[in-house]
Amino acid sequence: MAKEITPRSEDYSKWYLDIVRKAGLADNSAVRGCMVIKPTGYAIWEMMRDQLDKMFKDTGHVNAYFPLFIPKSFLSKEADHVEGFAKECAVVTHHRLMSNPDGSGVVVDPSAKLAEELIVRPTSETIIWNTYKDWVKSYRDLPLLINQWANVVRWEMRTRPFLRTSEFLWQEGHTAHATRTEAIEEAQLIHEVYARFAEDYMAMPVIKGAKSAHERFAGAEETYTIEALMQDGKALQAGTSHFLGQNFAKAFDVKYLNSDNQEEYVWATSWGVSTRLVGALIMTHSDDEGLILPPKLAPIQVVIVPIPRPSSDILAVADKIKSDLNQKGISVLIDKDEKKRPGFKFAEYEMKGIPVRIGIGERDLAKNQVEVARRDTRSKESRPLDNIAEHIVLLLDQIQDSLLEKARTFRDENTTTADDFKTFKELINDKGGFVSAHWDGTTETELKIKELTKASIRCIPNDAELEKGSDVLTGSPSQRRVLFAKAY
RNA sequence: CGGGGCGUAGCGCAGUCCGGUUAGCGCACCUGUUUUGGGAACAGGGGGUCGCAGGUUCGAAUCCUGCCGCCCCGACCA
Repeated sequence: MAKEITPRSEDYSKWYLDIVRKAGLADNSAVRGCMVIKPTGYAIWEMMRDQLDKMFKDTGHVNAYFPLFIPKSFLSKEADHVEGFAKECAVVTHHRLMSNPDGSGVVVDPSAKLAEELIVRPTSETIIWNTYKDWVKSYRDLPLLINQWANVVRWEMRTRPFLRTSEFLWQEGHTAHATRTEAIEEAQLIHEVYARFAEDYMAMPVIKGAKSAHERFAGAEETYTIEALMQDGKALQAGTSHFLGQNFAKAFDVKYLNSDNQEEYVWATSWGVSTRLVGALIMTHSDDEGLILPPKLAPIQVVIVPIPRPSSDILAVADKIKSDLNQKGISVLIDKDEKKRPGFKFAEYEMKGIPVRIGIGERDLAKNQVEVARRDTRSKESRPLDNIAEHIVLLLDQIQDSLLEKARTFRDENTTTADDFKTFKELINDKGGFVSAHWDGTTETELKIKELTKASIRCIPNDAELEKGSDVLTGSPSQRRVLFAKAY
């Protein structure tokens, strides 16, 4: 077949790239490390964006937009932050081109050198906190609950479509609060929003937890993360929410007067999810036949395929079904292409992950029925034409639930426990997945384990029970188990 | 940035070792005919600075040098 996908069992990375390309989600671009997000891929991101945007607004946040460029000096104001990002920044040094004196195209005009270089934002804490300095004077100005949808650039060594690209799309929330408690609650609230989005919309179960000091965001006092498990047994950090303490307030001198007329530094959070979620979505559900999308994030939820080809009878029925479904908020595509045969279309829509396919042929119509096929299970059945729209609505819900359930079962089956280092290493290397083990809490041990097994601490789960134990490597006392895994 | 592999049509590849007419094949694309309930068949057709730049040669996809890009594995990272 023309569009054969490399099976997961043969080469997982190649499988992933095949899905991205053959489902028409993204292409490589002329720019190293940057992808072109194609309409189908972008539509998925739009669905995610719209839903998240609604959730942010429902929790009191508003959108704003800050510049793409950050003066170089801003980056150096928060020590940990610059340490974390400096190595991977794109830098603008000039503002003009000129014709090459030798006549071959254009060159940078050396006389157009910027007095201060501009950094293409890798994240916007610094430019935003520099702005908040002017916006916050009084406790009455707080909290500031602002989000921006933007692109950022991180000059990564190795890139993969959606999972890691030099430029990516994301949202970044940056909030300012009067108290430490309020800021921590904000970071936790968003942490919950992310987890709810992952599970309810992406049908992707996640572990909620806190990052170890070593894995924390550069400049944060606490990083809350949602961690998902991909089908190859590697973990993927899907969304982080940071409690930044007063680090940025102090670096950018953002103070407010409290009700007692005392000057205080404000407390901060920042949080983000990116187009990486599209990659997570692919790797959570898809199979060797192509993309599988959860109905709630499928730009097209139902495709109707006339069999063997469109006729006026069939199209009349298809149009009716479409309009019934549209009224119920379901998006529907009727494939009216007369040239391609049904078998081709079936394979094509399976590749593209459309959750439900309705086949309508003369034989079906004679029996007053249609053929309904599920993408996730690849099962199909004949259904009476009466009340078909109601049935599809239920079916889509069922598919959404079943995808989550399947992913959860996989995650649970690939979450194990280790109490000695030999077992730990075997689990990490042979089985993969999350391994729950005791950790003595030191970065030194964390790094040693990573060096020996390539597994990192994905998170200290929120629901980790206090349990006396000893570190899986060093044997030092430990209070609770943490989750280890190899990660993307 | 280190190790490995690879750059020939939109995609996948052969040809490169051993230089020699007009650079091939499959898929995709266009036209037509016959087809059409799980990726149709036939016929005709379009599409290439052989990654880029130098060099060797009567002659370079093929040999030499340099560069660039992509993929995989590491280190770094959302």
